[in-house]
Amino acid sequence: MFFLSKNLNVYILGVLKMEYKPNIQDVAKLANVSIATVSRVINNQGGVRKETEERILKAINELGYIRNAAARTMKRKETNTIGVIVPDIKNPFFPLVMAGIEQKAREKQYFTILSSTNESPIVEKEIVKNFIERGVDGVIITTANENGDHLKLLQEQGIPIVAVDRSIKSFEVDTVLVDNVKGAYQAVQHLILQGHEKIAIICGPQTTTPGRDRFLGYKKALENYNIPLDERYVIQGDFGEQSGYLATQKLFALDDKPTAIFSSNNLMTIGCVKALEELNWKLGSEVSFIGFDDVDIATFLNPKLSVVSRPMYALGEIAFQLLHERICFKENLPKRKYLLSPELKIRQSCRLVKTLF
Amino acid sequence: MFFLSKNLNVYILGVLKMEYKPNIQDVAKLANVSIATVSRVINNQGGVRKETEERILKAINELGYIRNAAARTMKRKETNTIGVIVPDIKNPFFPLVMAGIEQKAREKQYFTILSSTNESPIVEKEIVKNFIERGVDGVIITTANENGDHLKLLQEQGIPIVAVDRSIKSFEVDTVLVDNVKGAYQAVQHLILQGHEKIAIICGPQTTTPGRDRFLGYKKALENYNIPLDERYVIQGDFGEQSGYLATQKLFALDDKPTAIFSSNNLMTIGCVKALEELNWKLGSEVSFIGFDDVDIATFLNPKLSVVSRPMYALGEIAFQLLHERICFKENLPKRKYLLSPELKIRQSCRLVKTLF
DNA sequence: AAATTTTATGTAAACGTTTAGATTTTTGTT
DNA sequence: AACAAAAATCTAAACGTTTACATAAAATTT
Repeated sequence: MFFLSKNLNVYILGVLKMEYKPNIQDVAKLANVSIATVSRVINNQGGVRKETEERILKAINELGYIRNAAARTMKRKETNTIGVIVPDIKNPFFPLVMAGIEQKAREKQYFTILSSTNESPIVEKEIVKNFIERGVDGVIITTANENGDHLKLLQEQGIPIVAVDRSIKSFEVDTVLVDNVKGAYQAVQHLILQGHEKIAIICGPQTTTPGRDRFLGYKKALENYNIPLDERYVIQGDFGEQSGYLATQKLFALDDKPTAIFSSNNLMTIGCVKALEELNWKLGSEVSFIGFDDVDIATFLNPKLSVVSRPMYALGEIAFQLLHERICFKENLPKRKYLLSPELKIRQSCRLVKTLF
Repeated sequence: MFFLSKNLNVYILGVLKMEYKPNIQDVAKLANVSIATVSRVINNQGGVRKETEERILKAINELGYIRNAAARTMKRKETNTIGVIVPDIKNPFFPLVMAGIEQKAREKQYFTILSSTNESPIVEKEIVKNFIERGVDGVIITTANENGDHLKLLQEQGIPIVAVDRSIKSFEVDTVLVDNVKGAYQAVQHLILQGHEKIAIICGPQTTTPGRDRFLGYKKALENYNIPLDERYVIQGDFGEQSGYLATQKLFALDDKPTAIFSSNNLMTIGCVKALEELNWKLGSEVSFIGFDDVDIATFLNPKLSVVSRPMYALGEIAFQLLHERICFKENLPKRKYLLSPELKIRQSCRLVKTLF
């Protein structure tokens, strides 16, 4: 006769080489202590005699015990996990932000769940709900819908939020943005100072902060230098490569072509440059160019692209910093808005306009 | 006198606007049923009268109840989450693979945790342990250490693994790779057929499958066409941009310069091209080039870069597919090895070698 | 209308931790 | 050696689900 008692599980399975997940009980039994003491050792809470600790550690090793996060979370009500929501993981901007977040998170022993919404507010809502179910301690988000009503759920649950790159309208959150207005202003100003007056902009969606603000910076620069805004030179894009491509074609088709183009983001810049090449619209000489976001291709083109460059890594680092403080201090902290300055990188794609002199 | 009984929590907090997380109990009480029935509704298990269900749904809405994944996991022993481990999120290869994984995962209602190891096996081990603690249902990994001993933990716990892009030595796992040997072979063959004989390779780390296999393909092609391998033309790199840059400088310093270069990955290609430009070593005319991985800059250079292109998205999709099957059927499935064919994209960076005729 | 089957709901025991508070052991003091 | 104080350890009760199994209610058959 052969009884398989629970206590024997470990040994029997050990022999049979099947998988069995040992728990804190098994460890306690093997080390001849109570589970409370094991728990203390696992969590480094001290107050355990050295030799007892060693015995426990040995048992843990012997059994290959790994603690169960779900059970722990249940008691502790914290997961040491943060959720990150981005609209498009394929946009090279986000992996860099992510790298900054992860780096800082790891330092503080936090883990990171990443999900991408494909710019869909519906997907975003699902993700948010799932993050709540899982009990993330906080969320860093570049939202697909700045209105932000769908994020109120998080707020109701008391889960801290940090908005990155796009702000959130319907309630106050810690935010870390790039000064889009300033960046765009500087870029367009640069073109103006080179003598350009027919300056086109390929806009991002006007439903997003970056899209709007970059357009704003463009308008401000024109205004400041008394150049009237010409509607024909304002083309709407959607931050995707294709839209940059099409926008450029439209501009080229104009009778009175612009002498300079400002593109509002990285992917549209790529589309734009592709179009320029195909149209044989000579970059630098026939048309000057400056883009928001430093892109890989920028320094490989001839002439090299002048760009407004954003501090992606820093953006991520700061975002985590803010989130972590918020997790620790909850509401006893005013809401903070960071505005990082972008950097104008002047290369060779903006030439002096040929004048009549 | 004022007693704050647990049952009152919801109502009182409702008035005071503090956060309180309602649980299944609260829902049950409000809907006047037992928690078992609520559970049944939450999980769509059927066997609940319609009007009861409606009452429960209403209660759920009213309270803003969201179920607790930790508690659920504890009973169910599954998380519907998979972990993805990549060596370097900043390498544009991985976000694309990730996009493929995520897409398929979402379809099957799985969520994805992403972590990046920075090519550190130590970090990787930590991540693995953390994933186990959290009870991921499976892991997709491009490991920083192909030896794979540190992954045995996963195996011991019965957690399915799929290796992507780099295989794992110490035990059998489902694997989805790109045919690196073939890709490299085709690339080098292309150079040879253009008349090149002095063909250099910028190698990846020989500790990784892709590094080794691409070197192998290179050697095989030379051998097949009876071109002796010249050690001076074999430069070791580490898959990073800087190493591509340095390698190119070394090649240029040679008395007997190669007439063609094969670069083993995307980032080294970028470094290489940068160096070529600085050294004024004319791409196409003075030195032909072909690289593993299609890079953004490829089509913007003049001449455009010929490359071996990998199906990143498909890689991710298949990886999830394999993992999902494994999660469902565990060991009742043979281990599978996928080998996707890369595609040779011939553009303009490989010119016919000038002959004496 | 009673008996039987089917359907709906409820009860209670896990799951694997953490953590007050109780208890035991050790150490130090007299 | 007896006692008090300090340190180490233990007991037991959560945490919020899921799920066998028990029970009650409704539908069906006789």
